[in-house]
Amino acid sequence: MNQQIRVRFAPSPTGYLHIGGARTAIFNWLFARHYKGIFTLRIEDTDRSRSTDEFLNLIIEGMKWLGLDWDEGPFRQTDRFDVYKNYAGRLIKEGKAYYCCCTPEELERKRQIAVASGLPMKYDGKCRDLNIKPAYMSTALRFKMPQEGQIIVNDLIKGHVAFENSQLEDLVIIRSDGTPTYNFVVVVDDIDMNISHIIRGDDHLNNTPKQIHIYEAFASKMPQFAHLPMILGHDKSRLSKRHGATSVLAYKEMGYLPEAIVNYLARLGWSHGDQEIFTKDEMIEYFSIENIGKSAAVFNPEKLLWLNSHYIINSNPLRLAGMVLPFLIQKKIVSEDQDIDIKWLSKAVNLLRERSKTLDELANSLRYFISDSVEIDPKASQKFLTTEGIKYLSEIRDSLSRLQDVSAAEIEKIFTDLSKTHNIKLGAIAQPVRVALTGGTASPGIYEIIEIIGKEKTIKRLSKAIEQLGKGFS
RNA sequence: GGUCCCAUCGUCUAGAGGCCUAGGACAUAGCCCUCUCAAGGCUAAGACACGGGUUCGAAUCCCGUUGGGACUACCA
Repeated sequence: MNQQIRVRFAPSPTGYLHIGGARTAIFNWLFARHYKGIFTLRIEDTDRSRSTDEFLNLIIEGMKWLGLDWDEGPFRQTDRFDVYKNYAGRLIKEGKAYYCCCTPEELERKRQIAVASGLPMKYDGKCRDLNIKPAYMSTALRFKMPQEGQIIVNDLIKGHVAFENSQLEDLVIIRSDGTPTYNFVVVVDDIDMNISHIIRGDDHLNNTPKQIHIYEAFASKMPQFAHLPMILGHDKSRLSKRHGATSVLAYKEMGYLPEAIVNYLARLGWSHGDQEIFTKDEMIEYFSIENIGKSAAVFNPEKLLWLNSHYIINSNPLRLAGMVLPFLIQKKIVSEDQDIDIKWLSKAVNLLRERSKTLDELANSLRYFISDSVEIDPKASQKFLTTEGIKYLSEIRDSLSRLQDVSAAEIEKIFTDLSKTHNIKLGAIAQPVRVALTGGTASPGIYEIIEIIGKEKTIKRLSKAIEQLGKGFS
């Protein structure tokens, strides 16, 4: 047996968990679960000015909602500064890092000049051999990057990628305020946490040669790298807020199911033949880095919506009823203290399942099942609550009031009998009833609706519709 | 500007030199089913960026062009 698989997801709490981050997390999680390895969560919060606990909590909430459980962590880099100091000390002792006293203004000026003359914008190494001693202020610690030869990144997705060492600059590993920087802490943590595979966005591919040199400076075993292609917006630029919702939790609020998000994101860049729908277990079983594509993918909200409706259709109505409840409360269809029969609710949910693409939609459709009265759409009323329609309405009402067993089957009998006696299509009766009961022209089967709404409420609504015409409202 | 990555229907993708008159899915259109709306079923339209090689044979390999993207911080 080879060494244990250990991967990590390392978000920085400078924002909520977004779609791209979630996909990286999913791939890491899938990889760990597939190989029965360890998935660790690490919080990269070395940028203290931009990191907040609020974002951290939101990220954790998002992970939990998606069902991405981790085995170790969350570790916070701000808790590990002594570790980084230690590692940095080793580098200094071995002459692999040096202090730099260049000012930001000076560096910026040099960058300008480099751009103007078409040279790479890299640090010129001014302080490299000056042997500067650390001062209280304004000395940063830089890593001595090799300046000759090539470095090959052997990436599990991108293949062999070569970089010229001369393109790499002596990056700052400890800021002048004493805090360590990303490219350094990443390596230290991955060494310290014994990470075997680094699966991350390919926006980090250019950082990888620098990081490899740091690994080498510590004579550490090299992890395997796998750089995932980016997720793009519809205009093919990197997915961002201007393309719409990018926060995972925003999708929760819009009424998406976590399994739809996970399925969609997993399929974005990864595939298993022609299969589109995967259970979690299937994904874990089939997942393989080999089947991850190399090219960036455009995020397609429509396909996500389709997957969501698929999962809603195939969800247990009782579970859906529980999930839709917060939406009903938020819409004030149900009051917070209202005692609602979840079993009864699930019957209505059952009818609405295949007509709702989101829980939000589902909640809206539930309104006419739950509310006492229904608001009738004027257009629908005009079309179906005609003199003729009203006539059928009252006949249905009469038959219904005589009915003992208010079941869909019995109700159907009433409707079909009536259509036969008048020699008219079922729709001529069903549509007016539908309008009277639901307020609109589109709904689940009318017999089932009546069964769920119940005899009393149905008759009340039919009567109200009949009265409205009598008052000249049409 | 420099470095690096990428390139099959509108979108996600299958495709590891002959199985490809390029398959599936979303979206779109039509039909069927039908009490409406959905769901479901069937059908249609729709792609190998371009140019050179290599090969008996290329979507698949190589080179170039073009186009997109990422990185280029004392951010991560």
